[in-house]
Amino acid sequence: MSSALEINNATHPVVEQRYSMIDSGLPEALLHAIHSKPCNRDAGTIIKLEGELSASVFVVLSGWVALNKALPDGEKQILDFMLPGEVIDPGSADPLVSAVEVEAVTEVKLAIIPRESWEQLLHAHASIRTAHERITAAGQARMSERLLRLGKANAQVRIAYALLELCLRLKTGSTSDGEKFHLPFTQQQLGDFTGLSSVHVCRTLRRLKRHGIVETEDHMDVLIRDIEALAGVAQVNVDELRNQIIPNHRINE
Amino acid sequence: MSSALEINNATHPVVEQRYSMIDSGLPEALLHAIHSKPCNRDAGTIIKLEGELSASVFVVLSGWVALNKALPDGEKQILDFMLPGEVIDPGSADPLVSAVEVEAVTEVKLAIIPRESWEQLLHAHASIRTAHERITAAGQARMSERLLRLGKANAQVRIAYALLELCLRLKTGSTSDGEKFHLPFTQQQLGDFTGLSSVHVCRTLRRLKRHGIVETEDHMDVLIRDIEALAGVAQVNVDELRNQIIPNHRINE
DNA sequence: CGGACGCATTAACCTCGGTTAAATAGGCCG
DNA sequence: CGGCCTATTTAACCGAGGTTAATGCGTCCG
Repeated sequence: MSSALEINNATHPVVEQRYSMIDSGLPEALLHAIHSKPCNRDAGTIIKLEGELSASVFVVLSGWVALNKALPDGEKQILDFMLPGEVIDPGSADPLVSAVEVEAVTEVKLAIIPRESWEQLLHAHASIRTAHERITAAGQARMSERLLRLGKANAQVRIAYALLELCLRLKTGSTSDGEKFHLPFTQQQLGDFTGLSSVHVCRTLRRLKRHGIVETEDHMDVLIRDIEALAGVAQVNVDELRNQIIPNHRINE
Repeated sequence: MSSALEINNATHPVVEQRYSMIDSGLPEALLHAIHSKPCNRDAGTIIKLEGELSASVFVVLSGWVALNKALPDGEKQILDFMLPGEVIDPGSADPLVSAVEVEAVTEVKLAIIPRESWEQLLHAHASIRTAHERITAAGQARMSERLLRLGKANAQVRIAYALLELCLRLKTGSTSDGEKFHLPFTQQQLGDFTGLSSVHVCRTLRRLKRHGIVETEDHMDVLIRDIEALAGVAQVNVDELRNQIIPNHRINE
C-alpha cells in the first residue's frame, strides 16, 4: 500500500509545497519585515504574559515556542507548541489583550511585527495571506484534535497522539517506521501539554515502549518503531491527520 | 462596586458595540449574501460531517449550532457552541476538508456562503473583516480557556466555567446576580462539552445548587444566584473573561 | 573527586469521576 | 386516563490517574 503510493508518486510526480512564513520564495516585503529586527530569547524566557498588552504578532524563525495558560491556583496547561515558520497572534476578543502566555521552550529567534505592519503585509500580499490562513486553520485543527482527546481519551491515546502530531510537524513529507526526533522539553512539560502528571507520562511511555511501539533515550529523543500501531493507539489515520493539521499543498499532475 | 460602575457609566456613557455578523448597520453586501439563501435545519440535524468536503462557510442567523469531533471508538466531544452572529468555517489545513462535524442543536437558520464569495466579502468590506477577526479571536480565546480546564481543572471548575461562558455570551452588557437563561440541550450534552459523564454533570450541578450558587429547573433553565461565587469556582474574573471572549467594543467618552 | 541539582523511574496509596443500574419525573400520544 | 419514552436524579462500586516519596542517574561545578 505504501509502496504502491510511492510508485504512483514516482510515475505521477506530486508537487508538494509546505506553507510557511519563512519559506524561500516569499515576497521580499515579509523577508524584510522579518529580518529587519530578528530577536533572540533564551530557553525558558517568558516572551509575553497572559493579559499583557499585545500590539505585535510573532513569527518564529527558529526554536520552539510554547503557548501557555494557567489557572489562578497555579496549574499550567501548554495549549500549543509553535515551530519555525508559524505565526503567533496572542490577541483575544480584545486584540490588545493577550489571551495566552508565550514562552521560549528552547533558545529562539523571532520576528516581532507590529500589528499594523502585519495587517498591511497581509493586505498587500495575497500569498502571505493564504499561507497565514492555512497555518491558522492547521493550528485550529490541531487544537480540535487535542481538545477531543483531553475531553474523551485516556493517557495512552493522548501521549500517542502528541508524539504523532509532533512527529508529523517536524518531518515534512511522508512518515514511516523508524522516524527519530528530539523533543526539547521534559516529561513534565509533555504532561502539561497532554493534561497528565509527569509520573503518569512516564508510566504511559513505559507501556508504549514495552509494546515495541516507541523507544526513548537521552532525555526525550524519540524513535517511532511502529507508526501504524502508534496511530492505532492514538486513534487516528496518519494520512488524514497529516492532511488536516499540516499546512501542505499537493498538486497531482 | 457594581453600583459605582453603573453610576460611572451613567455619568460617562459607554458606547458599546457588539461585533456580530448580523448586527444592523452591516453593509448591504453581507445582508444580501446572507438573505439571498437563508437555510433552515431541524434540531439534531448534522449539517456537515467531519472529513467532508467543505466549500462554504456558515453564518448562524438563529438557533444554536455545535461543532463536534469524535474518536473512532464513538466518544464525542462538543468543541464549541456557535450562536447567532457567529461564523463557522469548518475547514482544516486543507480548506476543502472539514475538521469538525457541524450539528444543529436547536432548529437553526443559516446563511451558507461559498468560500469564494466569503473571501470577496472580506476583501471588499473592511468592517466585515474586522468583525470576523474579532469573532474568530474571541472563539480562540474561549477554546483556550476550555482546553486549560479540560487539562487541569476538576468537574466543578469545568461546569462553573461553562455556565459562566454561556451566560456571558447570551447576555450582552454587564452581568449580575439573578441572570437567567435557557440552555437548549441536555445534561448529557453539557457533559460532552465539558468532558464529563452525564451522571457527574448532575452530581456537580447538585453541589453548585446546594451551595446556593445556581438553580436549575425545567430542563436546563439556569438561574445564577451568586455570580461572584460562580466565577470563584470557575477560577476566572468575570470582567477580564468578558473582555477576552466576547467580541465587544467599548469606547469611553 | 564529591556534592548538588534536575530529571526520570518506580512503588504505595487514595481520590475523582466513570459505569451501571434503579428510581423518579415529566411530556406525548393513543 | 394509561403506557411509553426521554431526561434527571441518586446510590453502589470500581479503576484510571494524581500525589507523595524514595531511588537512580547523568551533568555541572566547586
